[in-house]
Amino acid sequence: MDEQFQVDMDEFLPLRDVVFNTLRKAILTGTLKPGERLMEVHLANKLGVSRTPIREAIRKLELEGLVIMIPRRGAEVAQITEKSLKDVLEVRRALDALSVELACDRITEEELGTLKKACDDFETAVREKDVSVIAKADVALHDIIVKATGNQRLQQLVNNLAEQMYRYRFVYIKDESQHDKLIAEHKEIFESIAGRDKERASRAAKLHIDNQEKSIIRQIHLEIKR
Amino acid sequence: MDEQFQVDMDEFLPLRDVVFNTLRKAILTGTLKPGERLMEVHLANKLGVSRTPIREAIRKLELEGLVIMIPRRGAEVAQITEKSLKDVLEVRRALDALSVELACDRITEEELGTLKKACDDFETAVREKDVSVIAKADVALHDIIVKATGNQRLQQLVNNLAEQMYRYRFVYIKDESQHDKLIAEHKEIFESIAGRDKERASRAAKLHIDNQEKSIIRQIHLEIKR
DNA sequence: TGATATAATTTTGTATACATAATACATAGA
DNA sequence: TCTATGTATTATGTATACAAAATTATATCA
Repeated sequence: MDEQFQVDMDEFLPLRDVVFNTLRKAILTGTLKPGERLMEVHLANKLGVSRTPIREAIRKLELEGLVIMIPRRGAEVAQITEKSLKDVLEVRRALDALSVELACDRITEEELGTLKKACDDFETAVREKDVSVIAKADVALHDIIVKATGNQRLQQLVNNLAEQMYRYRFVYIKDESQHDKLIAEHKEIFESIAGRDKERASRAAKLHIDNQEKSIIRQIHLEIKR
Repeated sequence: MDEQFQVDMDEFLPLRDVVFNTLRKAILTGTLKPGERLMEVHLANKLGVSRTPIREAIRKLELEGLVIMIPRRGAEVAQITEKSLKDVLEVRRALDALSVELACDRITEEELGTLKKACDDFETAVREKDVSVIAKADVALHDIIVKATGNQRLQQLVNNLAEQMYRYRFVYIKDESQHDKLIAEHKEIFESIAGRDKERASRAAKLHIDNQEKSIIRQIHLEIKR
């Protein structure tokens, strides 16, 4: 293959996928707020496309649970309740534990190196206190672990669950009092995987989620009071 | 509300959902075979609707992973490889374990009664050797457990993963030599939940999946040889 | 004034139309 | 015979059209 003629496939991304990604991001980041209606013509005008791609994107959002359909009324952004968040975290806790356990068995030495580097990068990012860099480093680190499981389905599910909480990803990252704890947790996870100690890795991963859950739930309670 | 005007909501089910359910079932049962193309006009004619609902249904199937999209070529039924099945089962094993553990904590006495009955029904079904009745009893039993977790997201994910293997659900049910084992496994799961023994329940649930996996993998190898 | 019926508007659900990319086929040339 | 080019066909991607339901506004009557 001639490198010269390699073209970015994303240029051919159908409109429905562009719309899907756009709406998805808007919902996950909170630009589109829970309860807000997704009206087709309105969105179509706003995004400069026809209703067709909008509708197809909504179908995917529907299946993903990010919007709920009301018959003959259309789609609206799904509410995030404390319960639904806890449900997500409960599942994620189990799947993150599974991920690190599988990673203990299957991670290659090379991947371990990458993981170590990601761990260090995270620490550096935290020390420099740039929230968005920290967030990225955090995602990268966890990505390496699920990829190391070699289980694509698991990868897809974990990523999806993580994204469900995208709105709250800054909550525990912003809290500087927790920074040392975060670094320590990541180190513990890395070391247990490096030592191929499933039991310890599982414990560490669960603890990591538990602590995130605490931050997020605390934040939600604050939001409710406000 | 006047009972007289209660109408089965399914009568108002949009065509896209009818099509979605139809295609979904066709894929999961194997009527639509892996690799088969889903051509819009063809399906539209066959189902007596326009392309629009077909396309919207395909979008959902796409997100569910039952079909894969090839740019400017359309959808085709996703291939099921041994690897992808193992991946699904690996995740399901963890989530089934989570389910029974949560059920240990949260199941009500009433639900326990229902679960006991489902267990007995399953045994009766097995003794009568009607495969489709057995399959239904099996689904019912597992449904009760995930419902008892009170975690809707978990419920949705487990159901989805279970359906991914719908094509193979008869494999381990048909094998009469395994019938006693199946009954025993269900009993073990029930008793450990009734005794609220998480550790034991988790072990039983995992074993249950492991045995199913063995049957299915064996079957796949037979299919390959044929 | 207030309640109710009716008309107008908006919005979804579905069908169709049109443009373009992909594919298949056929034909011409080496 | 094989390749290449051009054309016809098919299928997707997107836009638009139309019908029915839901909502809102308006008007009528007690």
